[in-house]
Amino acid sequence: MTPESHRAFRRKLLAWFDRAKRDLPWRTSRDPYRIWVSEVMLQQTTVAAVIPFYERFLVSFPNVHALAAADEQAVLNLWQGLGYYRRARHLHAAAKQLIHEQAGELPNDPSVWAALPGVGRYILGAVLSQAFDRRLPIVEANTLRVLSRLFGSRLDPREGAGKVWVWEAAETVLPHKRVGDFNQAMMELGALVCTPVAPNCELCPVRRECVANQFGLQAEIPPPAKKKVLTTAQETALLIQREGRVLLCQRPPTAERGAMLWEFPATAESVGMTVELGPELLTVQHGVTRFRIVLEASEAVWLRGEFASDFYTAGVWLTAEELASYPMSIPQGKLRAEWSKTSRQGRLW
DNA sequence: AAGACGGGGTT
DNA sequence: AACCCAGTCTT
Repeated sequence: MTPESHRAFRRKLLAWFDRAKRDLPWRTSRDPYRIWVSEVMLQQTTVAAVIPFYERFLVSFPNVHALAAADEQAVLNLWQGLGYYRRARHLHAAAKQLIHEQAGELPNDPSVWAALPGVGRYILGAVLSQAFDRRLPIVEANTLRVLSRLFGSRLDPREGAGKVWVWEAAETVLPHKRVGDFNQAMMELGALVCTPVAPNCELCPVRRECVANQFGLQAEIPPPAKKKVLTTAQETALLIQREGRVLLCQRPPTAERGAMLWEFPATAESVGMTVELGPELLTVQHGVTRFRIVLEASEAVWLRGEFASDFYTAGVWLTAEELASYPMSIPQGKLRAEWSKTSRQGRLW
């Protein structure tokens, strides 16, 4: 593209944005806090899904001080149903960090934002360009598609050299004024016109500048994402009820994953488990899986499973109140005995 | 570079 | 079931 066509592109796109943009709750303010919260919620999450959560969240936590002062559990409760709960933990931790290190200010300073948990290059650019009109690029699901088609790039913008290219391209097209609006306009175009399948090129304000449109390559650019290799993980979960409590299984806890719990509202016997309860040892057999549960304390019991593969599981006893307050929504009556995220294949007990 | 995030919604 | 979504972090 020539410098002239770059200018035409920016002008036409911004004019279209002024005309066609949706009224969204986070477009009513330049408050960096409100923009930040929206960007975190919008990660891998559709606009329609976010809106009610966003409005509720800001009523409870209207500013970074309110968020930092809240219990993590209160934050997670408001996040329940939105998914990717790590985002909420990071957001909360980052708010506390800003109180500590920046006296609660959300500055026009990329290095401060880059140091916050849960803030990557996208959120940094999105917040600073919208709140302060700072000249920083963004790349996300919409813009990588718009840019690839605009320049007719055959690279896969999601990885390797294509990823480098698309960030470069995002920087190249950036105007010097109205940077925040421009970044929003790129995403809005991707969401409303330059869609993944069957884009509305006849309605596109920048079709004259678009290489893909010129050559009719909209359907082939960007190339489809690499198919994920299917791997089947063998997992076995377990629940045992005793004295009004429920034993929930979890995968091996890691620093990142923490303790995610499963509920299983049935007795072991009802699902074909053999249970032997001794004074210090509980043995459970189900299929090829055998748990040996060491009873270490009356309030908490850890278990170790013996598997064909080399991972284990562990569990804790929870009260009904603790269970109810846990922020993860779990389908009642469903538990995956064998489960694979990538293949989404599982067998339900 | 690859995978988790035990997400959620649409087609 | 496949595909998509205003990504980030860990390994």
